[in-house]
Amino acid sequence: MRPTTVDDLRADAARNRARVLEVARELLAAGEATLPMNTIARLAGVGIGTVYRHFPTRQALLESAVMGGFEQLLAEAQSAAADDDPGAGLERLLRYGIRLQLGDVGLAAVLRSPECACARTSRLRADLLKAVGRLLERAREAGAIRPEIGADDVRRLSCGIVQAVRAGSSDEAEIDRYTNVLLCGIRPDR
Amino acid sequence: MRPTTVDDLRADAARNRARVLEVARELLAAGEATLPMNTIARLAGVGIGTVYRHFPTRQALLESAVMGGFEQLLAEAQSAAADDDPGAGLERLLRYGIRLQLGDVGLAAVLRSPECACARTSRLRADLLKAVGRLLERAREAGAIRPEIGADDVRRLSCGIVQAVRAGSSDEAEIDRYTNVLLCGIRPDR
Amino acid sequence: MRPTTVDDLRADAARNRARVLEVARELLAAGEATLPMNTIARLAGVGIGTVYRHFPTRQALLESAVMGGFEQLLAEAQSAAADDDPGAGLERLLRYGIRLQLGDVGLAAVLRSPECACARTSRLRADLLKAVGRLLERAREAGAIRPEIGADDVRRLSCGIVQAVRAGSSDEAEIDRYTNVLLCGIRPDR
Amino acid sequence: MRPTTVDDLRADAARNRARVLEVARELLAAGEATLPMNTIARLAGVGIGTVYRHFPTRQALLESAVMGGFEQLLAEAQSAAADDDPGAGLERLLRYGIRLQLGDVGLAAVLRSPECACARTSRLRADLLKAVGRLLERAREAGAIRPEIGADDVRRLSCGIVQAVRAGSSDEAEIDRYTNVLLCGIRPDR
DNA sequence: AATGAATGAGTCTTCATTCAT
DNA sequence: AATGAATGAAGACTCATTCAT
Repeated sequence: MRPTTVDDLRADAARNRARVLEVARELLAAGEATLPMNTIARLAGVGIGTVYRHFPTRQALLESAVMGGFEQLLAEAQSAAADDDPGAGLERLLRYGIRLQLGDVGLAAVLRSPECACARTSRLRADLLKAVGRLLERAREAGAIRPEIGADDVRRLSCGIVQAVRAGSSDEAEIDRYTNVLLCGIRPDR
Repeated sequence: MRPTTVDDLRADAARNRARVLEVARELLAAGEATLPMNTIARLAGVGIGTVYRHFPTRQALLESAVMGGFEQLLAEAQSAAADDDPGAGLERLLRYGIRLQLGDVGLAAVLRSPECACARTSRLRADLLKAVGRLLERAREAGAIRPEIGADDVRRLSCGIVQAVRAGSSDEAEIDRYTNVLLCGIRPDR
Repeated sequence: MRPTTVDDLRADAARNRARVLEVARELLAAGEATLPMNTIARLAGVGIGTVYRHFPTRQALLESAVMGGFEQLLAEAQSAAADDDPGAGLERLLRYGIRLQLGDVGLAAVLRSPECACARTSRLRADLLKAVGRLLERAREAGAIRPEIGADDVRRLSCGIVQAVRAGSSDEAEIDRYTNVLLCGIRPDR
Repeated sequence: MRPTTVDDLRADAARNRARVLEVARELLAAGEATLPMNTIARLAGVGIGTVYRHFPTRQALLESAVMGGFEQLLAEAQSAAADDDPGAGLERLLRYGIRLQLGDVGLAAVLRSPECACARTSRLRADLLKAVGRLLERAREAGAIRPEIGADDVRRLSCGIVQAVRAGSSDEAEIDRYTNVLLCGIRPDR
């Protein structure tokens, strides 16, 4: 039997998998968050069984569809954690993460959700929280953040801000305004 | 033809309407936010047609079910708007509103939603925003809030905070912690 | 709300219910034991939802479809229990019950199954076992049956005989031959 | 082209075949009687195509999986046919065969089924019936069995008894009790 | 006014089987 | 020989909504 890593699929299987993911991303981009499996199969031009073969659950499909965005977010978090100025790094990360979620309802859903279907996502999530944790520790030492705010608080609060933005026009000014509320809100009082 | 105000229903119709609302509130209190019409009819012991007669859409039912909570929130907002200390009033209102939403998924959904099905809810919503607007104006004059934060921002941000709290354990400490972030976040820098 | 007894349905509902049962019985008579709900709906000319409304599970449908046969069997058992000659009554009952099951795969399945979906069937089943129990008690006193054979043994053994008959040509001679094996097998040694 | 007897397979093919059978037996032992081909392939660590290559139908797989048990049963039948006391031999055989089936749902299914997918099973079946036939003939002469009971009747009746036992607790006492009914039932009246 | 029967679209999910690689 | 990707038929079940009674 051949190995079953994503990178190591038969050419046609890889093509189908990619098409399914593509369709899923299109639906997400169009604001459709329910991702009906049969609709996806139809739009991707594959059998429903093929969708299930590649993605045993809808959550697995969703997580796979947003994997790329998640990796970008993680990279940004790791870069922020290494920033000389942790306060600046945190601000940069939050602005980045919030915009990323605003541009990808799927990623927002995965970040919001308490559980992961794929081990890969769990790992990304854990890595993300670890990186944010390191960042916060340094920010705390620098007096750039309230001591009681932890990595998961940052995750949940930024998801909340994303939803607050989405509830309105979502224009640039609003994004900045709401992100500022979060940034000021987690800064220590002076 | 008889008039069709809520207060002016045939006795049995009023009873049915009340039972439907009661059941809807029970489901909401149990965390069931989908409110299937069939289920509601069955639990209320009325025909599904009766549910539709009183509440032409699920949204209308939802809004009617949370009307009471909405009125309490409005009262609190009006009281806050009349507070001698607008900053204190604002804080009181936010703490109140966030806890109210945390205890009532239905009210949270209605506050979050951009549209109202019932004229009554629209009016409540408008009144709420007006009261918060007055409160903010006074708070602004007192330097207790950033000038760029408007009444609808307060609504959306507090809904976001509610969702952030819900994404975790939702214990008292967390509620306070997240509410503080919002309060500090909308206060002017010093 | 109207009561929901079977006898007290709206005329059209009763008609649909009857059609569904009719179709189910036809399928069973044709040897189809799986009773696909959608097939039944199609054949009965009703919507799938109508089938589910009347019969929430396939087992409920099955039990309802064979209710009549079950009642006949119970009547026969009660009559046998009242027979002057319990040995003759038992023989009559077994010959009757085995032929009844042979003519109705549905009834055979319900008798074989350890659980009932409908309260009605549970009651019939309990009544049947009670009647057979009385019959056996009298047969035991008359020395017409081994003392260690109970009512549920009779049920299970006759189901087994039915399956043995079905595994072959199922002609009259075989039915008698196999039934005789059961009858002789539960009679005391002499 | 290489010959295609079971004994004459390329080493890896033989290994695969054995693993598939092993998995099938495990499933049967766990009470799973449906043997989904996909599941078997997965558990055996082979491709689904490989399963089909070795076993073109599920029935063929099933028969192959229980072949060993079938051979044991045949040996017992042949030994019984050679017993000095045909009555004792028959009783021994029935007690053995019923317990064998109770411990192997697969074998029970194959014995019950009217048709064989594999020539090998057909032969075993024919041999079994021949041996039982010889046994019955001698038993008949010894007056140990009713004359109208044939070899296939014994097969079908014992399958029926197995199902009757399975419908209940299946404890030792019940096995004996039900087997006794069969034994007494096929003995001539005295 | 109320009832609730009926409808059927929509979704999920499993699995036998084929066939290109 | 083996693989396993793909297919799609089949069936289960839910629920919003309409409308005859």
